[in-house]
Amino acid sequence: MPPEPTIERLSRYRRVLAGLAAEGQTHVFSHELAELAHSNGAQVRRDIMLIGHTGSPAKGYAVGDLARAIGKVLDDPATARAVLVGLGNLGRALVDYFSNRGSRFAIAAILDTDESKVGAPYRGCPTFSMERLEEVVAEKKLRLAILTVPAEVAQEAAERLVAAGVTGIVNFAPMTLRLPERVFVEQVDIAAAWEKVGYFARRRRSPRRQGT
Amino acid sequence: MPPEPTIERLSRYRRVLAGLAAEGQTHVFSHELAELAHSNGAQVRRDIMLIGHTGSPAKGYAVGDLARAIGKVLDDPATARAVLVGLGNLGRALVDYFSNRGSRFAIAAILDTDESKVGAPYRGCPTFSMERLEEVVAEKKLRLAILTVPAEVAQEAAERLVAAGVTGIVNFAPMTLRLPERVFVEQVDIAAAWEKVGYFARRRRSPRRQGT
DNA sequence: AAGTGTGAACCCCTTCACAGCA
DNA sequence: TGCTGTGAAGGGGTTCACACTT
Repeated sequence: MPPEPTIERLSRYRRVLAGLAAEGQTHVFSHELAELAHSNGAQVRRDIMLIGHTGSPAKGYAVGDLARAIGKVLDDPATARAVLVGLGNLGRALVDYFSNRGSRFAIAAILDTDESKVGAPYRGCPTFSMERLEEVVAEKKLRLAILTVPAEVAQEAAERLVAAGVTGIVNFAPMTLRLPERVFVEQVDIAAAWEKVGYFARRRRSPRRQGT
Repeated sequence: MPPEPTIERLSRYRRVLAGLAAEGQTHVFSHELAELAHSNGAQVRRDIMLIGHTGSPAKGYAVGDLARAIGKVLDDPATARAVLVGLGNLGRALVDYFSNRGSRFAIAAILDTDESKVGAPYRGCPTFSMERLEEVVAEKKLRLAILTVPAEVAQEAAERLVAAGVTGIVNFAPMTLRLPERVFVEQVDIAAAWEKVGYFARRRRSPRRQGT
């Protein structure tokens, strides 16, 4: 299984490839892709090797083929849909973000404690009371959750999600979740991102990978 | 200079420490802090050692002292203020996020191309036309920017920010920025986060650091 | 007895460098 | 000639393990 950094880069590569395809470009060399995705040639070749895809010395990598090969690794029907928990400002922004792009991503359900927010769909996504969390997650067979609730209630919400069958969480709450090892949590910590950028912007530190 | 992962963890530690302080706890042992911040004892001790702080075998680390020591490393007046570029849904959510908490973070200016959005302050933050980017950044001496514009215009906006004096960017646009090496860019890639969680949630992979 | 501080070992990701190939 | 595929080397962050301290 490819390491975590490789998975992140593959995601970036695919986005770049989509752009190239839109411009009608059919092939790329590793150093070109590297340039566009802020990586380097050796890394690109190694990543592509890890997913069992190959190119040719003459033409490089076929844009469409490579994108499909990445899709085979990253995409899966089970994780294309997620439940969004917490329809505050950030929650709404995320629903919009993923609705706007006829994309691979779908918010299959939205949960919120505020009864006045639920009932009518938001941006086409069905909304439900937080009380129905277990029921909704189970019936829709959801495995991924996006947490945009206040920090105080994040842990409880996460536990209920996991109990209901969720195995992956993207957590926007500024709170470290304590969950079983088998659950994969990606913490999107906006305040930490700010502090980190502030720190490294002060002292110019070179080795940078513009990562997530 | 501490490595990047350490800076991220210090940010998490401080948040945990704030919680402990609020509960009136005065000391923590490394393994306790590790538990709460999803790390491990050796890592915590190493991180704390790297910033030149020490504890005692008898009582562990003094909560307040450690928080202040972390603050000395992370905090700096120059990076406590940032300009937010792009007042869409996500931009608004971030302004709210940072305004709500009488926090260390301040949005000193908001820029947008939509003239109807600018002029009147939003959540107390002054708003300006995108045309005045250079002027605003220079006059307010801003060094950090938060980019929440569409991908198509992210590169241009970033270049103008850098030319105006910005040295650190938190980029929410799904787009790899190509900027001079001295500029520190933190990519917050929401789609990539989803794909990554989807991937690792499928196969239960163990070694996880719940990082950013 | 239990925890800190830290040299040293370890591990994993990255980068090098070059054989093989078009 | 120039690029891919990849073994091998390298580098940097993490973890071990233990002397030292209370």
